[in-house]
Amino acid sequence: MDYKDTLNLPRTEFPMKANLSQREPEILKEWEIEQLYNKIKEITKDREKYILHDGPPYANGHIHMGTALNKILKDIIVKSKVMTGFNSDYVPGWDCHGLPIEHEIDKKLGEKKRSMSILEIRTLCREYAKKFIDIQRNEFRRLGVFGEWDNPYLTMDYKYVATIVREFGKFVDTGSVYKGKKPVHWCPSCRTALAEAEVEYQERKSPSIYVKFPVISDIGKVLPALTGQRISVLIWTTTPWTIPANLAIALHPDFTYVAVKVGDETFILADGLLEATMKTLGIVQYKVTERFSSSKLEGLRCRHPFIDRESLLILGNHVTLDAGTGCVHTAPGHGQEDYEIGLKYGLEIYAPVNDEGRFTDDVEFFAGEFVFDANKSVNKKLDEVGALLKEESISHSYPHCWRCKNPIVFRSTEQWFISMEKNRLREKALESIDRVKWIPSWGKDRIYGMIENRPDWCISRQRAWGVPITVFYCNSCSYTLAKKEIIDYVSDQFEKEGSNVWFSKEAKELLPPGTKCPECNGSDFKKEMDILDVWFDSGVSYAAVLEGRDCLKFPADIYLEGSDQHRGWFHSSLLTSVNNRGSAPYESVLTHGFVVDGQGKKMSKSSGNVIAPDEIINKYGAEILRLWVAAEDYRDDIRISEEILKRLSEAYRRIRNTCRYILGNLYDFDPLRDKVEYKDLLEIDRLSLHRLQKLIIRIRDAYDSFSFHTIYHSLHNFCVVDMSAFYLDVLKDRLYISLPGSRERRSAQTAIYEILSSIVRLMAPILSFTSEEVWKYIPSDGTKEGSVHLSQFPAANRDCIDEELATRWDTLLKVRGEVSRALESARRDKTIGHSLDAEVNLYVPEKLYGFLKSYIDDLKSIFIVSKVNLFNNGEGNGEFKSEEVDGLSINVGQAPGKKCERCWIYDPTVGDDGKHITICQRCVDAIEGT
RNA sequence: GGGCCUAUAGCUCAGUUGGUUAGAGCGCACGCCUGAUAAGCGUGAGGUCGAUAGUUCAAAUCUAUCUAGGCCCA
Repeated sequence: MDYKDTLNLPRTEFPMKANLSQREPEILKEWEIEQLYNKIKEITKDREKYILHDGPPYANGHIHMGTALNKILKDIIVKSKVMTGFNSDYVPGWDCHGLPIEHEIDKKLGEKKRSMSILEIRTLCREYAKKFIDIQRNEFRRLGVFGEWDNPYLTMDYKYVATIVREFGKFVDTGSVYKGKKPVHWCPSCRTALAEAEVEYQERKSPSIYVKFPVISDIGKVLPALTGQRISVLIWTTTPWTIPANLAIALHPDFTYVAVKVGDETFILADGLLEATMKTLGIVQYKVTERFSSSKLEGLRCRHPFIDRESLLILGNHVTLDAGTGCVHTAPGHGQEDYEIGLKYGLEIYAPVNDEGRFTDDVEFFAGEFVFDANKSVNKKLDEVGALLKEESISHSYPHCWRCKNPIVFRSTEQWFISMEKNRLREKALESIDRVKWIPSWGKDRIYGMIENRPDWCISRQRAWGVPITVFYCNSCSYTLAKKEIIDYVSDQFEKEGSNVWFSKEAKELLPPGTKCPECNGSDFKKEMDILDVWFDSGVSYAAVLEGRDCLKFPADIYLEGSDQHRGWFHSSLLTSVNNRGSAPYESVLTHGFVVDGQGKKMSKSSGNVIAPDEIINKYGAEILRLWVAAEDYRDDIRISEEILKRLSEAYRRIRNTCRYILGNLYDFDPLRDKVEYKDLLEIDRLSLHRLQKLIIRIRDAYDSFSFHTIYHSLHNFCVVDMSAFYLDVLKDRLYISLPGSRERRSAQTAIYEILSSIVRLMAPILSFTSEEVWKYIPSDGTKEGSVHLSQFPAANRDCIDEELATRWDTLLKVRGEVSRALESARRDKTIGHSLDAEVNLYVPEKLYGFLKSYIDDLKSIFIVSKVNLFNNGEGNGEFKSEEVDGLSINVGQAPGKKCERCWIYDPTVGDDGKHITICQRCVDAIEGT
C-alpha cells in the first residue's frame, strides 16, 4: 500500500507561478466589469472622509518612474485609508496648459506657426494634451491605481478654467495684483518673450570693456586718506549697450576693496582682482593707497560717464571674483540679478529698448539704434569722454533664441504680479506653514525659506496656450479695468464656451453691456493678451476640485508630491489658498524623493540609465513595481536597478508561495464548521496568532505613519521567518499525518486560516493584484466580501495576545536554534540526512531542565526530529556546546527504531500492527480513523 | 555659489535619550530534503557604520571640515 495516498497533502489550484504581466490585465478587466471602484465609493459614502488631493501631472509624454512612484504611493495611501474605515475617494487630474505643450506644437508647426491664428494653435494644444491624458490614464490604470478615471479633473475643462478666472478675480479684489516691470529673455527678431526652456546657450564673441565711473560723493568723509583725489570706480562688462541703462554699481558685502593710485588718478576695485586687472589694463606703475570694506562705500554716488545721471554704489552677494573688477555694472532693466538688487534698493527698472531691440527716444546719442550694433557706438562714446580704459574681445556662452538662433537680450517689460506684501500674503503664508504637518519635518524649513525670500509672483506669460488674464484697457485713456465683477462676468462665459472666446470675441462682447471707463467714461476697450502662469492653474485646484466635488472636501487631508514641489504645487497652492481662503489647502504634506539609478545617480537620457515603467511591467509585472515603491524608503531618493528588481521579485515569490502553501492546507477547511475556539487551540497555534496580532499592530501603525517600507519588511519577515522556516515547517506533520477532522489538525487550520485572511488584507494596498487573486481562493466564513478591496484591515485581537506564552517560546526557539546547529554538525558527519533521522539528547542546567520538561512531549515536533531525550545537569555532556544558551550541550545520534513509511518518524511502534507492518501506531490510528 | 536633504554588509532596511562583540531579510557559499518541488529546510562567510579631525571614560549616534549624491535656486 502506498501510504502517501492516506496523507492530507496540500491541494490548491492557486498557481505557484504568478505570470504577472499576463494575469494583471485580466484582473484589471474583472475590476472594471465589476465596477469595483464604484462599489468602494458606494460602501464608503457615509464614512468620515480622508481626502488625498492629486497633484496633476503634466499632460505631456508617457509616464516615467517618478510619476509611477508618485501615483502608486497615493494609491497605497488611498487604499489603506479605505481599509481603515474612511471614505477616501480619489480624483486624479492633469495639468493641461503651458509652455511645454505649446513648445511641442511649435516644433511640429515650424514656420507654419506664423500663419496660424492663436485659436488654431490653442486647438492643437488642446488636442495634444487630450492625447497624452488618454495615454497616461491607461498607464496609470495599468499600475492598479484606483480612482475616478472616467471623471478626472483637467485644468483645461471649461468649468476648471472658469474657476481659475474667478480665483484670479479674488486676487484682484484683495488688491494683491499689480502691473510692474521685470526683465525677460527677449528675442528682437521674433519680437517675443522667451521662457528659459526656449533659450539655447551658444558661444559668441562679445566686447569686453573696462570703464571708469567717477565718484561724486565726498569719499573723504568715510575714507579720509582719499580726500581730494580724483577717484573712479572701475567696472567691467561684456554688454556695452546696457551702459546707457546703468543705474548702479554693485560691490560684494564681504570683499575687501582697494584704492589704487595710477598716475594722478585713483581707481577703486576689489583687492582680489587687483593684480589681474592691472595686468589686463597694462598698468605696471600703481600703488595701493587704502584697503577698506565695501560697506564704507554703500550709498555713495558716481556719475554716469556720458549721461547726466547718478550711479549708486550698492552691495550684493551675486558679485564674484571670477572675472572683472569686483564692481559690477548694474542695469536693473537688463539682468535678473540686477533686477533683484534693483528692487532691493528701490531703483527704477529701466530698459529703454523697444520690441525690435532698438533704443527708445529716451536714449541720448543712440536712439533708434539696434542694441547689438550699438556696442560699437557706446564704446566710441566712452572712449571720447575718456571713460574707456580697455576694450577687447572675448568668447563666451551667450543666450540665443531656440527658433531663429539669433542672440537675445534681457529686457524688462510690463508684467502682472501678485504682491507678497500688499495683502500681507507672505506673512499669512508663513503663518499657515506652521499649522501644516510636513512629512518629513524638514519640508517645513524648506518651503518656509522659499516663501520668506521669494520675490513677488510674476503671473503673466506672453504665450498662447493658457488662461487669459481677464483684464481690459480703456482705448482712450489707457485706464486698466481690473474688477472682480467684470472678471466674474467673463468667467461665466468661459464656463459655458471655454476660454477661447477671449480670443474669438471683441472686448465689447466680453464686457457687461454698457461698461464705461471710470476714468474717462469711454466705452472702447481692448483685452490684455498675456496669459496666466500655469502654476496659478494648478494652484487653485482646491477651488476647482476640492470644493467643486461633493465627494471631496476643503482642506484636503494630504498632498503628496516629489520634493521639487516645495517650489511648485505646494507653493502655488499655498499662496492662492492663503490669499483667497485664509488658510493652506492641506492639513499635511508628504514628500518623496526622486528616482535614481543603482548608483544613486539621476536618470537621464544622456547617461543612458533610464528605466521605463513599461519595461518593468512587461518583464516583472506592475505588482513588482508596487512592491518596489513599498520596499524603499521614499523620503530619501529611491534607487532602482536590475538587482533591486530581482531581489524584489524573489521576495514577492516568497510571499506568494507562503500564501499558496496555506491555501493548499485549507482545501477541506470550512471556517463555519471547523474553526476551533481560541482556548482549545494548541499552544504553538496560539503563539502564531500572538505573532499575527503583533504583525497587525505593526503594519497598521506603519500605514498610519506612511512607513510603507516597514510593512514590506515586516510582511516578508513574517512569511519567511515566522511562517515558512518555523511554524509551517513544524505544522507539516500535524496537517499531513493527522486525521482530517481531528482537533489538532483543525487547530492548525484555524490558525493558518486566520493568518492568511489577515495578511491578505494587510498587503492589499500594496500587492493589490496578488491579494485579490489569493482572496478568491480563501474559504468564506459567510462574510467574505466580493473583493479584498471591499474588506477592512484586520483589527488586532487583544485576546490573542499572550506575552507570557511568547516569552516561553522565545526560550524554546533559542534551544531550537541550537539543536539546528547540532543537527547540521551531525549532517556534516553523515550521521543524519533529514532531521527526522535524528535522536537528540539535550544536557541542560537545572532551571532550563524544569522548563523544558514541561514541553517534553512537544520538543520532537518543534525540532522536527524523531526523538528527544532530556538530561539534567550532571547526567552527562553533549559534544555540541551551545554558545547561545548557557550550560546547554547537545548530542545527536541516529534515531532508534524503524522509520515509519507514512510519517517518516523513527518510532519503536513501527511493525507492531499486524495489518500495517511498516508504519507507526499513530499512523495506524489515523488510517483506521480511530 | 546659496538653501534643504542623504550616506550602516553585494541589495533593501533596523539601530531608543551616546553605553557589551553594530542587527534582520534577501543574495552568495556549502549542505539536507524530494510529501510546498521552476518549491522547502539548515549552517556559514560578508561591515574601518562615506572620509578626516574633535568633544567624551565611551561615538554608527554629538560637533566641524571634506568627499560623493539628490532636489530647489542663482
